[in-house]
Amino acid sequence: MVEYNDVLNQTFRALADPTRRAMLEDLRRGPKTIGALAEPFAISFAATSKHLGILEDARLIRREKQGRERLCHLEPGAMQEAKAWLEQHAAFWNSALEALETALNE
Amino acid sequence: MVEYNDVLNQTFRALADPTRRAMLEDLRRGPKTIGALAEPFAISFAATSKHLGILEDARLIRREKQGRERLCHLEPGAMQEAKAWLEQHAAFWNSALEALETALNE
DNA sequence: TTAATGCTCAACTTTTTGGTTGAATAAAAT
DNA sequence: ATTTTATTCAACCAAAAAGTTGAGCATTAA
Repeated sequence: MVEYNDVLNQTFRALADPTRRAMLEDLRRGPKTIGALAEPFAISFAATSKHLGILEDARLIRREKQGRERLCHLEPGAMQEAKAWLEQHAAFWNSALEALETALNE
Repeated sequence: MVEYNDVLNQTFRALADPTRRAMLEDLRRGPKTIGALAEPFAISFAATSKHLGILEDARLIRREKQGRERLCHLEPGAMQEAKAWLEQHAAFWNSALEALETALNE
Protein backbone atom coordinates (compact mmCIF):
# COMPACT_ATOMS: atom_id res chain seq x y z
CA MET A 1 0.00 0.00 0.00
CA VAL A 2 1.20 3.48 -0.84
CA GLU A 3 1.59 5.79 2.16
CA TYR A 4 2.28 9.37 1.23
CA ASN A 5 -0.42 11.21 3.06
CA ASP A 6 -1.29 9.83 6.45
CA VAL A 7 -3.49 12.75 7.38
CA LEU A 8 -5.81 12.27 4.41
CA ASN A 9 -5.76 8.52 4.91
CA GLN A 10 -6.78 8.77 8.53
CA THR A 11 -9.37 11.45 7.95
CA PHE A 12 -11.10 9.75 5.04
CA ARG A 13 -10.91 6.38 6.74
CA ALA A 14 -12.44 7.80 9.90
CA LEU A 15 -15.21 9.40 7.88
CA ALA A 16 -15.91 6.27 5.84
CA ASP A 17 -17.75 4.63 8.73
CA PRO A 18 -21.37 5.69 9.20
CA THR A 19 -21.29 5.08 12.94
CA ARG A 20 -18.39 7.47 13.27
CA ARG A 21 -20.01 10.09 11.06
CA ALA A 22 -23.14 9.85 13.16
CA MET A 23 -21.07 10.37 16.29
CA LEU A 24 -19.46 13.46 14.82
CA GLU A 25 -22.87 14.79 13.88
CA ASP A 26 -24.08 14.09 17.38
CA LEU A 27 -21.19 16.02 18.82
CA ARG A 28 -22.17 19.12 16.91
CA ARG A 29 -24.95 19.52 19.44
CA GLY A 30 -22.28 19.80 22.13
CA PRO A 31 -19.78 17.65 24.06
CA LYS A 32 -20.95 14.24 25.20
CA THR A 33 -19.69 11.37 27.29
CA ILE A 34 -18.75 8.05 25.73
CA GLY A 35 -21.83 6.46 27.24
CA ALA A 36 -24.12 9.09 25.74
CA LEU A 37 -22.46 8.65 22.36
CA ALA A 38 -22.77 4.86 22.51
CA GLU A 39 -26.45 4.93 23.40
CA PRO A 40 -28.04 5.26 19.94
CA PHE A 41 -26.06 2.31 18.56
CA ALA A 42 -26.51 -1.40 19.03
CA ILE A 43 -22.84 -1.92 19.78
CA SER A 44 -20.90 -2.45 22.97
CA PHE A 45 -19.23 0.17 25.04
CA ALA A 46 -15.84 -1.12 24.01
CA ALA A 47 -16.70 -0.86 20.33
CA THR A 48 -17.77 2.74 20.85
CA SER A 49 -14.54 3.44 22.65
CA LYS A 50 -12.63 2.06 19.66
CA HIS A 51 -14.54 4.22 17.20
CA LEU A 52 -13.77 7.26 19.31
CA GLY A 53 -10.13 6.24 19.40
CA ILE A 54 -10.07 6.28 15.61
CA LEU A 55 -11.73 9.68 15.55
CA GLU A 56 -9.25 10.92 18.12
CA ASP A 57 -6.27 9.56 16.17
CA ALA A 58 -7.61 11.38 13.13
CA ARG A 59 -7.82 14.53 15.32
CA LEU A 60 -11.50 14.88 14.62
CA ILE A 61 -12.36 14.80 18.30
CA ARG A 62 -10.68 15.16 21.67
CA ARG A 63 -11.43 13.13 24.80
CA GLU A 64 -11.22 14.99 28.06
CA LYS A 65 -11.18 13.20 31.39
CA GLN A 66 -13.77 14.62 33.71
CA GLY A 67 -14.09 12.71 36.94
CA ARG A 68 -14.91 9.14 36.06
CA GLU A 69 -16.45 10.18 32.76
CA ARG A 70 -14.81 11.23 29.54
CA LEU A 71 -16.21 14.15 27.61
CA CYS A 72 -15.78 14.13 23.85
CA HIS A 73 -15.48 17.39 21.95
CA LEU A 74 -15.36 18.04 18.24
CA GLU A 75 -11.94 19.21 17.17
CA PRO A 76 -11.78 21.86 14.48
CA GLY A 77 -9.23 21.91 11.75
CA ALA A 78 -8.50 18.27 11.12
CA MET A 79 -11.14 18.11 8.46
CA GLN A 80 -9.60 20.95 6.52
CA GLU A 81 -7.18 18.90 4.50
CA ALA A 82 -9.83 16.44 3.39
CA LYS A 83 -12.15 19.29 2.56
CA ALA A 84 -9.40 21.03 0.60
CA TRP A 85 -8.72 17.86 -1.36
CA LEU A 86 -12.37 17.52 -2.36
CA GLU A 87 -12.69 21.19 -3.18
CA GLN A 88 -9.70 21.05 -5.43
CA HIS A 89 -11.31 18.20 -7.32
CA ALA A 90 -14.61 19.99 -7.48
CA ALA A 91 -12.80 23.05 -8.77
CA PHE A 92 -11.32 20.95 -11.55
CA TRP A 93 -14.79 19.95 -12.59
CA ASN A 94 -16.20 23.41 -12.35
CA SER A 95 -13.53 24.74 -14.65
CA ALA A 96 -13.93 21.79 -17.01
CA LEU A 97 -17.67 22.36 -17.20
CA GLU A 98 -17.20 26.08 -17.66
CA ALA A 99 -14.82 25.44 -20.52
CA LEU A 100 -17.38 23.12 -22.08
CA GLU A 101 -20.07 25.74 -21.71
CA THR A 102 -17.87 28.39 -23.26
CA ALA A 103 -17.11 26.07 -26.15
CA LEU A 104 -20.80 25.35 -26.67
CA ASN A 105 -21.64 29.04 -26.69
CA GLU A 106 -19.23 29.77 -29.48
CA MET B 1 -22.46 -1.66 11.08
CA VAL B 2 -25.01 1.10 10.48
CA GLU B 3 -25.99 1.64 6.85
CA TYR B 4 -27.98 4.81 6.31
CA ASN B 5 -25.95 6.57 3.68
CA ASP B 6 -24.39 4.32 1.13
CA VAL B 7 -23.27 7.15 -1.10
CA LEU B 8 -21.18 8.80 1.59
CA ASN B 9 -19.88 5.41 2.73
CA GLN B 10 -18.74 4.46 -0.72
CA THR B 11 -17.27 7.84 -1.52
CA PHE B 12 -15.29 8.22 1.67
CA ARG B 13 -14.18 4.61 1.57
CA ALA B 14 -12.99 4.99 -2.00
CA LEU B 15 -11.08 8.14 -1.07
CA ALA B 16 -9.52 6.58 2.03
CA ASP B 17 -7.01 4.62 -0.03
CA PRO B 18 -3.95 6.55 -1.20
CA THR B 19 -3.54 4.44 -4.34
CA ARG B 20 -7.05 5.32 -5.39
CA ARG B 21 -6.60 9.01 -4.61
CA ALA B 22 -3.43 9.00 -6.68
CA MET B 23 -5.32 7.41 -9.55
CA LEU B 24 -8.00 10.07 -9.37
CA GLU B 25 -5.34 12.75 -9.38
CA ASP B 26 -3.71 11.10 -12.34
CA LEU B 27 -7.00 11.14 -14.22
CA ARG B 28 -7.27 14.89 -13.86
CA ARG B 29 -4.63 15.10 -16.57
CA GLY B 30 -7.02 13.31 -18.89
CA PRO B 31 -8.50 9.84 -19.52
CA LYS B 32 -6.15 6.89 -19.21
CA THR B 33 -6.18 3.16 -19.79
CA ILE B 34 -6.01 0.70 -16.92
CA GLY B 35 -2.49 -0.20 -17.90
CA ALA B 36 -1.37 3.41 -17.84
CA LEU B 37 -3.00 3.88 -14.45
CA ALA B 38 -1.37 0.76 -13.05
CA GLU B 39 2.09 1.72 -14.20
CA PRO B 40 3.22 4.01 -11.35
CA PHE B 41 2.31 1.42 -8.72
CA ALA B 42 4.06 -1.74 -7.70
CA ILE B 43 0.85 -3.74 -7.85
CA SER B 44 -0.59 -6.17 -10.35
CA PHE B 45 -2.93 -5.39 -13.14
CA ALA B 46 -5.70 -7.24 -11.38
CA ALA B 47 -5.24 -5.19 -8.21
CA THR B 48 -5.47 -2.02 -10.27
CA SER B 49 -8.60 -3.29 -11.91
CA LYS B 50 -10.11 -3.84 -8.47
CA HIS B 51 -9.25 -0.35 -7.29
CA LEU B 52 -10.88 1.06 -10.39
CA GLY B 53 -13.92 -1.09 -9.72
CA ILE B 54 -14.27 0.51 -6.30
CA LEU B 55 -13.89 3.98 -7.81
CA GLU B 56 -16.46 3.08 -10.43
CA ASP B 57 -18.92 1.75 -7.85
CA ALA B 58 -18.51 5.02 -6.00
CA ARG B 59 -19.25 6.82 -9.29
CA LEU B 60 -15.97 8.66 -9.12
CA ILE B 61 -14.87 7.34 -12.50
CA ARG B 62 -16.34 5.66 -15.55
CA ARG B 63 -14.71 2.89 -17.61
CA GLU B 64 -15.30 3.02 -21.31
CA LYS B 65 -14.49 0.11 -23.57
CA GLN B 66 -12.36 1.20 -26.47
CA GLY B 67 -11.17 -1.64 -28.60
CA ARG B 68 -9.23 -4.01 -26.43
CA GLU B 69 -8.41 -1.22 -23.97
CA ARG B 70 -10.54 0.45 -21.38
CA LEU B 71 -10.38 4.18 -20.96
CA CYS B 72 -11.04 5.61 -17.52
CA HIS B 73 -12.57 9.03 -17.13
CA LEU B 74 -13.18 11.09 -14.04
CA GLU B 75 -16.87 11.36 -13.28
CA PRO B 76 -18.12 14.67 -11.94
CA GLY B 77 -20.73 14.99 -9.28
CA ALA B 78 -20.20 11.96 -7.11
CA MET B 79 -17.83 13.86 -4.91
CA GLN B 80 -20.38 16.55 -4.22
CA GLU B 81 -22.13 14.84 -1.37
CA ALA B 82 -18.90 14.12 0.47
CA LYS B 83 -17.74 17.66 -0.14
CA ALA B 84 -21.07 19.01 1.12
CA TRP B 85 -20.79 16.93 4.27
CA LEU B 86 -17.35 18.28 5.04
CA GLU B 87 -18.34 21.84 4.23
CA GLN B 88 -21.29 21.63 6.55
CA HIS B 89 -18.95 20.58 9.34
CA ALA B 90 -16.50 23.30 8.47
CA ALA B 91 -19.36 25.79 8.48
CA PHE B 92 -20.25 24.67 11.97
CA TRP B 93 -16.75 25.47 13.10
CA ASN B 94 -16.61 28.76 11.32
CA SER B 95 -19.77 29.90 13.03
CA ALA B 96 -18.57 28.58 16.38
CA LEU B 97 -15.30 30.45 16.02
CA GLU B 98 -17.06 33.58 14.89
CA ALA B 99 -19.32 33.42 17.92
CA LEU B 100 -16.28 33.07 20.12
CA GLU B 101 -14.64 36.01 18.48
CA THR B 102 -17.75 38.11 18.91
CA ALA B 103 -17.91 37.12 22.54
CA LEU B 104 -14.28 38.06 23.06
CA ASN B 105 -14.78 41.43 21.42
CA GLU B 106 -17.56 42.37 23.79
C1' DT C 1 -15.32 0.24 53.18
C1' DT C 2 -17.93 -1.60 49.84
C1' DA C 3 -20.57 -1.38 45.77
C1' DA C 4 -21.71 0.66 41.51
C1' DT C 5 -20.52 3.39 37.47
C1' DG C 6 -17.81 4.84 33.34
C1' DC C 7 -14.49 3.61 30.67
C1' DT C 8 -10.33 1.11 28.78
C1' DC C 9 -7.57 -3.00 27.80
C1' DA C 10 -6.51 -7.61 26.18
C1' DA C 11 -7.70 -11.59 23.88
C1' DC C 12 -10.41 -13.48 20.54
C1' DT C 13 -13.66 -14.01 16.24
C1' DT C 14 -15.60 -12.69 11.87
C1' DT C 15 -15.75 -9.90 7.92
C1' DT C 16 -13.64 -6.83 4.75
C1' DT C 17 -9.78 -5.17 2.26
C1' DG C 18 -5.86 -5.22 -0.65
C1' DG C 19 -3.07 -8.05 -2.63
C1' DT C 20 -1.53 -12.39 -5.35
C1' DT C 21 -1.58 -15.93 -9.28
C1' DG C 22 -3.33 -18.33 -13.17
C1' DA C 23 -6.96 -19.11 -16.42
C1' DA C 24 -10.43 -16.89 -19.55
C1' DT C 25 -11.98 -13.52 -23.02
C1' DA C 26 -11.78 -10.31 -26.55
C1' DA C 27 -9.47 -7.36 -29.81
C1' DA C 28 -5.24 -6.28 -32.51
C1' DA C 29 -1.10 -7.48 -34.73
C1' DT C 30 1.60 -10.96 -37.22
C1' DA D 1 -4.86 -18.77 -38.19
C1' DT D 2 -1.91 -17.81 -34.44
C1' DT D 3 0.02 -14.98 -31.13
C1' DT D 4 0.25 -11.04 -28.42
C1' DT D 5 -1.91 -7.43 -25.74
C1' DA D 6 -5.35 -5.50 -22.50
C1' DT D 7 -8.27 -6.57 -19.19
C1' DT D 8 -11.28 -9.27 -16.14
C1' DC D 9 -12.49 -13.26 -13.28
C1' DA D 10 -12.05 -16.76 -9.71
C1' DA D 11 -9.77 -18.70 -6.07
C1' DC D 12 -6.93 -17.84 -2.70
C1' DC D 13 -4.04 -15.43 1.26
C1' DA D 14 -2.57 -12.12 4.84
C1' DA D 15 -3.48 -8.18 7.30
C1' DA D 16 -6.67 -4.83 9.03
C1' DA D 17 -11.19 -3.52 10.74
C1' DA D 18 -15.16 -3.99 13.52
C1' DG D 19 -17.19 -6.39 16.64
C1' DT D 20 -17.53 -9.40 21.10
C1' DT D 21 -16.65 -10.69 26.09
C1' DG D 22 -14.52 -10.45 30.45
C1' DA D 23 -11.13 -8.48 33.47
C1' DG D 24 -9.18 -4.25 35.38
C1' DC D 25 -8.95 0.60 37.05
C1' DA D 26 -10.40 4.94 38.63
C1' DT D 27 -13.99 7.66 40.62
C1' DT D 28 -18.28 8.43 42.86
C1' DA D 29 -22.22 6.89 45.77
C1' DA D 30 -24.03 4.11 49.64
